[in-house]
Amino acid sequence: MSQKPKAEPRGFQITLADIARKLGVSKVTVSKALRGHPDISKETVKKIKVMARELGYYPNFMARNLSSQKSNTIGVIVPKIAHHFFASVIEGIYDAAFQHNYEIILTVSQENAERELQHVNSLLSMRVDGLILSLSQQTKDYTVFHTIRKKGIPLTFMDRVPKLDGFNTVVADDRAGAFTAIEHAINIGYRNIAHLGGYQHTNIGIERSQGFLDAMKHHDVPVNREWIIYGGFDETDGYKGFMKLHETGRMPEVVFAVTFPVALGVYRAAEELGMKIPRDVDILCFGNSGLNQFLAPPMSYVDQPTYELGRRALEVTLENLQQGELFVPQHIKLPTHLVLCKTCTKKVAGTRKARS
Amino acid sequence: MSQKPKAEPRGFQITLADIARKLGVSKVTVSKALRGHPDISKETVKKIKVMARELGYYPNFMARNLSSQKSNTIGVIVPKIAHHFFASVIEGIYDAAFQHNYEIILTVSQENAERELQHVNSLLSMRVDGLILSLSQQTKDYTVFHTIRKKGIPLTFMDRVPKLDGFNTVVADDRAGAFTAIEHAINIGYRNIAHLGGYQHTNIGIERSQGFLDAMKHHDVPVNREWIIYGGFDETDGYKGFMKLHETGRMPEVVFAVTFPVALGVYRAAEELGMKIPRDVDILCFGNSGLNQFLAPPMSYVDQPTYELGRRALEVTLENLQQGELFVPQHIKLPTHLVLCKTCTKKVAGTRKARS
DNA sequence: CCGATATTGGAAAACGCTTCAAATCTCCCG
DNA sequence: CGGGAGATTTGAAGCGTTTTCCAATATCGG
Repeated sequence: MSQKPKAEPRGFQITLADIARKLGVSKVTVSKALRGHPDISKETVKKIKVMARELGYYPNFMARNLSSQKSNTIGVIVPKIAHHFFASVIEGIYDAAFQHNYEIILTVSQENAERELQHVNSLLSMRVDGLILSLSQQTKDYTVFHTIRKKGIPLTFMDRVPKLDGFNTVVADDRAGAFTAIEHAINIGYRNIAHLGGYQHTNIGIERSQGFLDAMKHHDVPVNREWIIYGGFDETDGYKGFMKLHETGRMPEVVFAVTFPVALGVYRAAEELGMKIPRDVDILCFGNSGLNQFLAPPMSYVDQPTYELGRRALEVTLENLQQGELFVPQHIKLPTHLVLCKTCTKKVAGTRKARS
Repeated sequence: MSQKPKAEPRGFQITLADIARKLGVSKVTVSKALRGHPDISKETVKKIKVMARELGYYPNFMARNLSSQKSNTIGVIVPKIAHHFFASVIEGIYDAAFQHNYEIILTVSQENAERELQHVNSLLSMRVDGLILSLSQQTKDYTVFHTIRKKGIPLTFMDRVPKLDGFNTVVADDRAGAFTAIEHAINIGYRNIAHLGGYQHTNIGIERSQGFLDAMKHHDVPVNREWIIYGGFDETDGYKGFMKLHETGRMPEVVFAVTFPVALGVYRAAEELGMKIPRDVDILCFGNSGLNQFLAPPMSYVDQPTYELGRRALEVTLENLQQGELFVPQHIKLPTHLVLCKTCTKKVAGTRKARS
């Protein structure tokens, strides 16, 4: 065949029709062939696939999803990504999505409720099949979530979950994790235990603090009100919290921090105050970061099943999607475990008794 | 048994037509009103907007983009996100996109060439208007990029760029940054300088090493071949590199690491070997991380304009998009600057002279 | 060889929106 | 009061797929 100087004026994107024309078949045939529909003979399929590759054909996602009324896409909104926890969760989500042949659209709210809402809107516009959401710290307005439920779009909250019915949740067992950590501290002999807790309007703040209290009560260790300081989840919160602790004039033997960054703040404050960890004050925290091993000293922490959280979040979302109306919202709680490094391994701060 | 055949109010998604019907106007009117097209009277616009909100209308992104032949979306592919550098870059991209009223679809290749290609395909299928890409370490096959160029889709490489013509690039001035760092080390008196370099098949590896060599040559400092070790960009590479350095039996006074993680590896190795930084060996690196301040000691480093890299990448992509055919590929190189912390501030390791 | 049953392939109608050209309405001028 | 010039609004034609549903053609048992 000669290369007919075909009329090739317009655009650049190859369509089904282009392939069809070139092969003298219909669009439908091409569409079916490319999707492995059994209607088409092996032979034809092969011809079509070869031609598609040759022309550099990419199916138009928009057209496909518009006509099939589904996007094969899950939308994900997280508050931040420059953080070991979320980075790892996202990896879990991606891997699971890949396995199930789903696309992920990832967005970041930057802990900003407004941006979060905006992303929800975008994702709804894109007609994602489902949504995985980890709330920003700011989020107060839940009305859009009700809209989503009404539309019947599966929504799974992950880690940061609201007190709402009718949605899936996937979280770590914060309360039990905190309990185990504190119990360990008590077992090695500590009695003067402080807690830098997180915001008490979020589930993770509440649950972890509750775990702390549970353990104290269960082992009959008195709780010093001055040693419980609620704040946020960031480094500055840890810094300020520890400074406040210091100002009371009565230092605890060990501090339990609600997050890794908060613990980092403690490290910084302690450094400034000339206190050595764990000699002058010991520490323990919830969560981890890749850089923990470079701290002096590396911290003992409650490890969260981050990757698994991601996986499960995706999977439950997909189940919800498949079962549709019949689906009953699931609440998944994954276990944590305590990892001992160079802090809180034995009682060291006890020599300098807290004057009570 | 009364399994009513259906007659259910099907698919819950509100469409333009729904709004139009309810208000007794045409679809077109609604479409224009919602998009702020000047054709429609203030009064009508208001009525329509109210009704749209009331019904919980979300424009169908697919339909919109299919018919308008553009997506108002930029696709982004990065090798990883659990890293200060990329997290910050992404923030820059997001902010700029928001300003220009563009959507971002973010994907992560996980340093895996196969996944990267797969993401490119997805994004092309989604008909993104443009693409911002930071190559995975593995990527060897550039053919798909030529396809993209042929299709006329703006493609901007960021930080990790290939040696190809016809694409935009946005990078930090790696060579000059490395030069400045080494020059500083020389100025404070160091002569025995080692370099843990990155892969020499990537631009950042090459450029940073070149900057090192430039500075050494410019100041007539002899380069010890044994003290240049090429490897990857990760912590283990730094660890192995430093160990290898140690095995030579002749330690340098200072090490210049190609990335922050590599430097971390050095910290770990030094710790294991019982060497104190900066007393026994000093260090300097390219790049940073939020946790640098918690290292003992915090490291002096070459700071990259991460946020700005993101912004510029997005902006040049958009320019390319607007100018179309007329556009000439741009190569943007942003300056870095040296940030001094607690390493490499004055010559300390010199007491223990390297026997040369 | 007949009708029945597979096999293959195709025509036409969505999908929800934008674009384009054309229709209708208002108002003002001569 | 006819004729326009805006200002508003609309009908029709796609955008590139998928989805029925139907039409050929091939295969086959009797």
